Amino acid sequence: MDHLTELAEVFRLLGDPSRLRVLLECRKGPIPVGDIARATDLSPSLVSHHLRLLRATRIVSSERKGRLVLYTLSDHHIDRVLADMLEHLSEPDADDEAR
Amino acid sequence: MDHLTELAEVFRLLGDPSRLRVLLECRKGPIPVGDIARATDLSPSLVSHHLRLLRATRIVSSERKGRLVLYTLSDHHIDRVLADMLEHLSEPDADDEAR
DNA sequence: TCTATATATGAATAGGTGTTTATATATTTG
DNA sequence: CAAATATATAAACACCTATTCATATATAGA
Repeated sequence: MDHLTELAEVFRLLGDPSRLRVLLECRKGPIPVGDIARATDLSPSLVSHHLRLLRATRIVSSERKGRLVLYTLSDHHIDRVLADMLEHLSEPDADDEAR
Repeated sequence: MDHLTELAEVFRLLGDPSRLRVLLECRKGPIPVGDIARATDLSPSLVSHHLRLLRATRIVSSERKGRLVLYTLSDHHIDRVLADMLEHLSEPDADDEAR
C-alpha cells in the first residue's frame, strides 16, 4: 500500500458523518464506548464497528478499564486537521467561474 | 446540511485515491484537465468527473483559458490538511492494547 | 457459578459510488 | 462553415460500505 493510498484511506474513514461524530467524541479524552453511543445517539454496536476501523488505522487507541474500554484520539495531527477543516467551513463563499 | 455533515462530505471527497491524486495535481498551480489526466494516468472523463465534485465543494476552482480549463486548489486549509496528513503517515508505529 | 453489564463480532442487506462508454458542448484554426 | 481538440455530461454497472440484528466474549458482583 503506497502512501497516497494510505492517505486516501485515512480521509475515507473521516468521510462518514456517523464515524466522524464518534471521532469527535474521542477528542474529549478517554471515553467509553457506551458514552460515545449515548452522545452520538448511535447504537453501541455501530459505534464499536466504527471504532474498530478507526483503531485499525491508529487514528484512535484504546485501553480497557474494568468493564469499560476507553477510546482516545491517538494522533495530534488529526486534531490539527479537524481544526483546519472546521475553519475551512466557516469561511465566506467565493463563487467560481468558467462553467 | 449541518456543519458536521458538511465536514464529512469534504473528507469523503478526499477519501478516494484517484480523486486525491487529481487534487494533488491541482496543488501545483492552475493546470488543465488534460495535464492532470496524463500525470495521473486517468481518463480525461474520469478526471472531469472528479473535478466536478471537488469544485462543487469549492475545494478547487476553475478558469477557462481558450480551449483549456485550468483548475487550482482554492483553499489554503486543504493545503495544510494535506501536509498534516502526510506528516501523520511518516510517523513511527505505536501499537495499541486492550484487544 | 449465575446474572448483569459492556463491548465486540459476523452475517445480511440496502443504498451509495467510482469507473467506463458513449455522446454532447465549447473553443480554436483552416 | 467544417474539422480538430479539450472538456463536460449522462447512463449503466459492478463493487463497496454503513447499518441493523443476532450472537459472542469479557468483566464485575452476588
